[in-house]
Formats: sequence, structure tokens, C-alpha cells
Amino acid sequence: MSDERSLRDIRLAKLARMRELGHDPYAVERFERSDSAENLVAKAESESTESVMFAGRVVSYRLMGKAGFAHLSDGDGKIQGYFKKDDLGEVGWELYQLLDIGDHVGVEGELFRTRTGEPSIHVRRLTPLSKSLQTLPLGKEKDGESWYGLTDTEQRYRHRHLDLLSNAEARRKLVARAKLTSAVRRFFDGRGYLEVETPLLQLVAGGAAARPFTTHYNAYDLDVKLRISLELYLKRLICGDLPKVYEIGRVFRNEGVSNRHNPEFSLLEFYEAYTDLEGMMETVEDLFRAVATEVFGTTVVRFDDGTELEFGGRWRRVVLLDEIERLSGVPKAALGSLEAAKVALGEREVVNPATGKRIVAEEEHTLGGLIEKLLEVFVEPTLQEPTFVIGYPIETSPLAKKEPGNPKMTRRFEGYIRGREVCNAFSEINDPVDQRERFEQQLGQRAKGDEEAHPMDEEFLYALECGMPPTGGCGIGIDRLAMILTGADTLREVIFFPTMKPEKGEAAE
RNA sequence: GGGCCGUUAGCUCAGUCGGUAGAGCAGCUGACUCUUAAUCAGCGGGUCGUAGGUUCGAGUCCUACACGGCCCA
Repeated sequence: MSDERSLRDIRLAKLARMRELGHDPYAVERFERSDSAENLVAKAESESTESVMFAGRVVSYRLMGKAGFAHLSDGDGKIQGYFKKDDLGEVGWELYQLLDIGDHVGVEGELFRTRTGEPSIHVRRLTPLSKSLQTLPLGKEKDGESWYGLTDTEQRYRHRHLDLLSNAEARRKLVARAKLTSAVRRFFDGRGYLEVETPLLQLVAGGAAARPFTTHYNAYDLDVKLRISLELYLKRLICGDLPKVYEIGRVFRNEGVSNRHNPEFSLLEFYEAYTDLEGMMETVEDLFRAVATEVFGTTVVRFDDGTELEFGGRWRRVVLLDEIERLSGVPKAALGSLEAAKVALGEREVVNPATGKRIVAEEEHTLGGLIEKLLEVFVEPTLQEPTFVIGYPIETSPLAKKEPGNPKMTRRFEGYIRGREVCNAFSEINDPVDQRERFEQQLGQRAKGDEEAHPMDEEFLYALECGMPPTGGCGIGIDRLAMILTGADTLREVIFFPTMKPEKGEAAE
């Protein structure tokens, strides 16, 4: 073999030789495996010498003359194979010598322990199941510490299969996210909720403050939008007397990418008739307890930084305006109007504790905007343990019922964990006249240039006019939830294929 | 949108003052029938992100752009 050929050409030549030997790896369709690598290792450790079959990817390879070793990985675990010329025969031995790290093989042999005690398979028969034509970024490891491997973040996201097969921690987070989603489904299914699917293509993309993606439906020669939330269609189902519904679905928001934003993400929304905020809070508590137990096996979740959070009990509950008063010194009484709030802020020289800079009230155009700013600066950092923050301003809550005693605030709460919002819930407006007024206020903001203001939705209003029972509703971003529970630094660590800009030459025509 | 940083072999990374490209792993050849970051001997491998500019000469300096990362808004 010439040294000048590419690594890929060399592997193609090995593939051709395997075929000459009558072992075309790509021709094999089926290979029974006795057990997982993890379980086989456990059996061998307990001195079992039973005959087993196993298949996996070659992740290490050590040849010593007329015998050798290779570790085979099934993705979650690995077990060492011992290959000896005397046992494999001429053809089998040549097949072993033609292996590369990255190939898939099937082996048959007995469990045993090597002289150094490592649980292994003494291989009697070797079946190539796939040739890897590419060198894989598989790191080496010793004492649990790995060398090399794939660390370039961009490559990890663009070639996620390499990340999954080579980085155990990345794999763990992504798998935990997938399990989390199915745990959520089991939770609601077990509580008598109906899982439903509602349209992704919508004429009016509502239910949230965000800019939609637009696409075109050729058959109707119609511009349509991709949904930005699930809310309005789900509430139309409540109006159809389906009293407990939920949906887990992809929504799309036409905005930038960051640690906490991906333009497409998975949203869980659930709605239950005849319940209120307290009912929703209890459901959220139960949901987190169930999910933590299923995904992590415990309600005490431990994070990489050593902190632990308990999801077994009742969450802390605080009222937003009370917390702002307590933490910023701005009296609740001054938060009744934008003018009074600006005066109060001006008198007190309220300082952002994180930056040391004064809060400039003049930058805010609405009372709601100012209150949310104070929430972000003063309250959010204090919300480490699971906490519900109750009572949000009306301008930013166009679908939530008004507070009976304070029409500038709404019956809405958000759940926080480790300073980050994990859910958003309210007592849904079921007064069609109130809802129409809210939409009209939103249209006013839209006219002033707020592209994220909520559009009018006449079909939704018609459903409300037909009668919607009192209803509690809640939305939870599955990706952010997975991020928080797995301790990931960025959303992209819990999305298999995060949105990336195309590399040069990769863009579609 | 702004600032900073990164982009060199399949992977992880060096590269000094501007002088024609380096290591480990992976690969190839050989030795080795219990290794495990196997070992030992030898060998090959580069559009230095892209495009310009300065210079006798650019991985290195300058400009623009692309992609990514971090921070800020």
C-alpha cells in the first residue's frame, strides 16, 4: 500500500480486501446481541464464562503480533475483545488486522477476565458489520480522563453524530433531554390530559410576543406564518369542551440565536378548565417532581457547580410588586403608574446591584416595561430555588385575566429556577369583550412600531364568545427546562441539531 | 447591533523578531500471542478560514469578509 494515498483511500482498500475474503461488511443485515456492553461487563466481572454475541463500534485497537485487543462500544458502554490468530483462523485474523477505529463489528466468544482483570470477550468469530471510511475524533482515555477528542464547538454542533459517539457528557445531556420529553408526556397522559396537535401553518401567528417566519402555500397562493406559540388553538379546544389538553410542539420565532434562544424550539403548553393559578402551580410542582424522578432518579437534582435543588416539595411563592419593593426600595404604591414610578426612581437613585449603574426610568415607555425591568434587575437573581412569581403587568400579559383589585396587573405567574424563567402561566381570559379590548390595545402598540405586539384573531374571539369555562394555562420551554435541569451552559447543548449559519458553499440554491 | 478572542495535518494543539511548517494521537511499513494513552524502529501527511494589501519574502503585519466562541445591548 502506498503511503501517499488519503486515509479514506486506504480504508477503501481495506474494505475491498474484506470483500475479497467474502466478508462484505455492508452486506450484513442482522446481528443478534446477547446483551448491552454494560451488562456483559457486569457478567464477566461476576466470573461468568458464558458464550455471548456482541456488536459495536471499534473505539480502540491494539495489535501485538499474532494477538490483539479492541474495545467495542455500543454507545452507552464498551467491552474489550481479545482476538487471537489461533482462535480466529487465517481469514478471521486477517479481518481483525483490516479493522480500523470506527468500524462496526459483531463478535462471538466467551466472557472472561484478562490477566489484569479486565472483563472481556474471548472472540472466536469476527463479523465486520460496517467500515468507517473516515477517521473519527475518538479520544483516548486513561483513568477516566480523556485525551484529544472533538472539542471544537462548531464542529460538535455541525457534526453532531461525532459529538454523540465521542463525548459522553454531551451525549448524557442530549439523552436526558429526550427522556425528559417522554416523561412529560407520561405525566400528562397519567392525569387524564389529552395530547393534541394543532396547526404549524397559521394565518394569524398569535399567543406570544414574537416575530413569525413567513412562508407561502402554493395551492392557495397564500402567505402563511409558522406558529410562535400553541396557545390560541389550544384554548379553542377548551371552548370545544375538551377540558384538559396539552401539546408538545415545535414553535418558530424569527429572532437571533444566543445561549438561550434558538429560532425553533419545543414548547409544552397545557390547559385545564375549572382551575386557577394555584391549581396550575400545584400541577407544575407535580410535573417537576415526576420529571426529576424519571430522568434523574431523584427529586434532589445536583448541578455541576455543586448546588442542589429539591423538587420534591412546594415551591416558594412571592408577589412580584412586593419583591420589587423589598429588593429595590421602590414602594409598591409608586408602581401604579409610569409617572409615579419614574418619580420614585428619580428620588431614590436606585442602582442596579450587578452593574452599579443607576436605573434610568426614562428609557421605559410603559409601566409594564419598567416593572419587568425591575424584575430582571432586582428579583430574578434572587430566584435560585424553585419559586413562583405572581402578578404581572397588563401590557405584557394580553391573554391573562385582570387582578380583581388592580386592573393594571394580571392573574399570571412565572416559575423560576436558578434565576431563569421556566414556566409562564395564567388564569386565561374568558371574557370575550375584555379579550377584544386587549387585542385592540396590542394593535395600538403594533401601530406604534412594536412588531411583536399581538395581532387580532377573530376566530379565537368567536370561540370565546361561544363560551369558555374558567381555565388555567401554562407554557414551558422544553429546551430551557432541559438546559436548566442538566446544568448546560447553552440551549445548544440540549438540542441535537441547533440552528447554524451555513458554511461557505453549504447554502441551498 | 457593539467589543474581544479563535480559525494551522483526520483529531488536539505549538509556531519566537516576518525568512519558505512542527509535536502527540490517528495513518503506513516492520517487530511483538494478555494489551489498555500498549511498546519499539522507520515513514508519509498542509489551499496555515477566504480575498486583497505591505514586503525581496507573510502562518506571522494591515484591510475587508465568512464561520464560530465569550461578553455587552
